[in-house]
Amino acid sequence: MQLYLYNTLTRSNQPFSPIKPNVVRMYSCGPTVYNYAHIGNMRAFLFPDLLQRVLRVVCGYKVDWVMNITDIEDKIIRDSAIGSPEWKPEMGNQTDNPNENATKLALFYEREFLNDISTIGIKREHFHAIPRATDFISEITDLVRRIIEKGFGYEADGSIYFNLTQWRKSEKYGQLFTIDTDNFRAGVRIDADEYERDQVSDFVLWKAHKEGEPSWDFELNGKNLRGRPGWHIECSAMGHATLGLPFDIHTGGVDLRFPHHEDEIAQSKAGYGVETSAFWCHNEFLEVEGTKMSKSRGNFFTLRELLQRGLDALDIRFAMMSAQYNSVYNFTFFGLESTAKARQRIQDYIYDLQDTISDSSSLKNVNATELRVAVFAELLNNLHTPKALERVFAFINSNPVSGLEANSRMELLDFFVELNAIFDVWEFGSRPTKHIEIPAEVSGYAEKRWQAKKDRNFALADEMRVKITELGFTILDSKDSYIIERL
RNA sequence: GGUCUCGUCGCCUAGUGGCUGGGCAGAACUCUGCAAAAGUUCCUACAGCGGUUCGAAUCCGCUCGAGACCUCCA
Repeated sequence: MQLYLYNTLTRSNQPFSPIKPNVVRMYSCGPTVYNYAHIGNMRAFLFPDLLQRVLRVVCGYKVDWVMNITDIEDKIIRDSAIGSPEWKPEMGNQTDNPNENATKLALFYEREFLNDISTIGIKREHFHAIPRATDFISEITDLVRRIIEKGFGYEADGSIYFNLTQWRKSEKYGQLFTIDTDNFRAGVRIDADEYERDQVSDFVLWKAHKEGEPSWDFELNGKNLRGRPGWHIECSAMGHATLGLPFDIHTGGVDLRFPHHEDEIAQSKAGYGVETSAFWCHNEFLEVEGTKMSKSRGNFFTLRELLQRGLDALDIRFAMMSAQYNSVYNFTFFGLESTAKARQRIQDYIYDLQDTISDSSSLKNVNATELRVAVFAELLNNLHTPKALERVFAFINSNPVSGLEANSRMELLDFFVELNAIFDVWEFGSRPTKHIEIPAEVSGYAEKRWQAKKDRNFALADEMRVKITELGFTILDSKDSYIIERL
């Protein structure tokens, strides 16, 4: 089945097919591990997760998915420096080796990050590789050397810069983003980097070593330019090393279009002589309660904070699918509640498909294939999850389980299993029974009520219900038994 | 300052110029002592103001509002 994807490179929906037959090579810009991941990050990784699942489940491709870990970067250096208030005892002891300190801090947050994404259903086994930048220093320096050899890199003050002016003489710069160089906001960029460089728009490939900061050797023309990689270069090197260029799909947040991805394209082409990726796909940001998520507004949430508030990780996963990946998603607590209920409704439908013994005399035959085709068609249309879910709900609404013939129920169940290979938020098997601690007082009232009910003493039964409610529990009756639930 | 995007029922999310989605919330009913669950039914919105058109949520203009990128950022 043909997948259409919005390609930022061409600014259009394009039919997707992999360069190598049947294998999709996909690279996702991963996190900089200097802090706990927030829900915006979650969306940025749920998007490629959804994409790789659709590629595998619906299109039938094998997917080699790579997501890098940026473990060397300004904020990591800052927070791992001696005396930093951000250092946690769990990271271990700081030493006088800045490389080691940076690694310890990065490794700590990397573990937390991998835990977090696994909590929201992004599975380790779906990755081809999760490379760390610092494990690819030799590939990075090799690329920098190549760029210099080709005449697109120059040294200034021990740092290496990319010569954009030279590059633009023969190549396009600004494929993902319309860059209005004449109107770069004046004044701001000058302060952004303290190093000397020829042009304001030139970007750094290799940063010269500063005292107390992590650094690696870099032999160039008999000199050792000790330093560390620039931000953009690592993705170029790791994409090349783990997938080979050009690969099929490159993902990232919209903010990365420029300069990060634009620079990545330029570096890879300059150094390796080939394009980076056939498709560039970008997820939109999310807002919280209608405004930008930021710490100062107090609407900045990490995944662990939301879980501490008692939210279910799978509800968060499902909620993110209620908006298309490339539109702004408004994260609200009320919205999360409503999507949680929506998820539960499909879950109940699935349980009913398994459990219900249809007793209606006029049982209906439904075409599960038709539903499958309709739902998958929406997913193939640039991962249109809201539309796909709409199809599911419309079907559920017009086909209550109790009216379905047994064979149809089986077919539907098969479809939901398949659908769940993509959404991964539902359970199969029999309805779980929740075991909760019931205070003796409550179960006592409950027994008393049940007896009263059998005696048709409804006044007493109601009295007991009130007492139970006051203690924070409720009674759900069925034909010949009852269950107690927490309110 | 420059370049863009968006503003849809109480809330969230789709929307191809005409036939007016889906979820949540809400309402009524059926069914059960009560309660819940389940089922049936209802709930016509497109920021504002102009314009184009036989007809606009959808096209154009302006205003207001939210946001993005240009600067670390998913």
